[in-house]
Amino acid sequence: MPELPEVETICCALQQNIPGLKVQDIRVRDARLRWPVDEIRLRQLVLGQTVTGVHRRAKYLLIGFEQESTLILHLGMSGRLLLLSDSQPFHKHDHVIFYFDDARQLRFRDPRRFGMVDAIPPGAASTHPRLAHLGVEPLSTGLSGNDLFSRAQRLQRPIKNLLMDAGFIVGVGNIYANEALFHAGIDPRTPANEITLADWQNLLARVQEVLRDAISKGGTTLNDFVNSNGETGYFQLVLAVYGREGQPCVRCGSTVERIVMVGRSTFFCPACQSGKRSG
DNA sequence: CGGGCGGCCTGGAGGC
DNA sequence: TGCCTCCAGGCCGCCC
Repeated sequence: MPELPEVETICCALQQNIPGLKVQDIRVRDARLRWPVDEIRLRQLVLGQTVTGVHRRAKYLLIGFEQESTLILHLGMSGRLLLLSDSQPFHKHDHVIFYFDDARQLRFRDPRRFGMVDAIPPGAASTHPRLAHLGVEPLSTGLSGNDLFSRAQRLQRPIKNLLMDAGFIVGVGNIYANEALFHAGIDPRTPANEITLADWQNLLARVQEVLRDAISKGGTTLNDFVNSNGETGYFQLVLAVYGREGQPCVRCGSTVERIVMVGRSTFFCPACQSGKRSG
């Protein structure tokens, strides 16, 4: 399940590999992704264009072209991007293929089809429906705990739900929300507007820490091709609470608990994350 | 408008 | 062993 660290790793790998390549052909083998793939638009905006750069926004990959059009991709939860030679046989779930002018191709493979692929006309990236309402990047240098503290003042929802809200802050998936809250010693159920400034500063630092740690580990799994797998990166990650229901807390030995919040598994140590809850 | 929730989708795990 | 159910997950759109 590609989260922000995996997408960042893929972004870096693509940036090192595909600028300067021209898209010679596009093939859509299955258009049924999260949104139907608009092959006509892909061809209109991307065909014959040369890649100039690759960027990441939230968990979206943005591939820029010479004429200022942009290819936007999301890997959903099972998506992979593969940079392969043209001779490689198709996999059952290879849905969209971009053929480059060097006999290689970028393949979008996504068994569960939660991902998306679209093309954006020049100048329209900021208004694209997938990008227009995104919150702040957790790793942006200008971001401070004070910013988040201020924005949370009127929000009563549990802090964990807010952390996972892409309109508030992007790229913090379920695993990293759980881990960051544990390391910050904050109960995931704490109303967001009850988090102190000091706790926000600590929490942001812990979010950045778990993301950076995962990025550094993901980077080591990159091999000969653009490997969006990320799975091996996950195995290297030491998860303190996620998936550890019933096991002893790595910090205090108390039993890790699991609850469900907004339909998502939530793991925490009731002793280390006691916080200041009134409930 | 804040915010919870259903649904999309398929492979893997667990139960019988 | 096979079948059946359940679960995971990001994110949009619906609804209160």
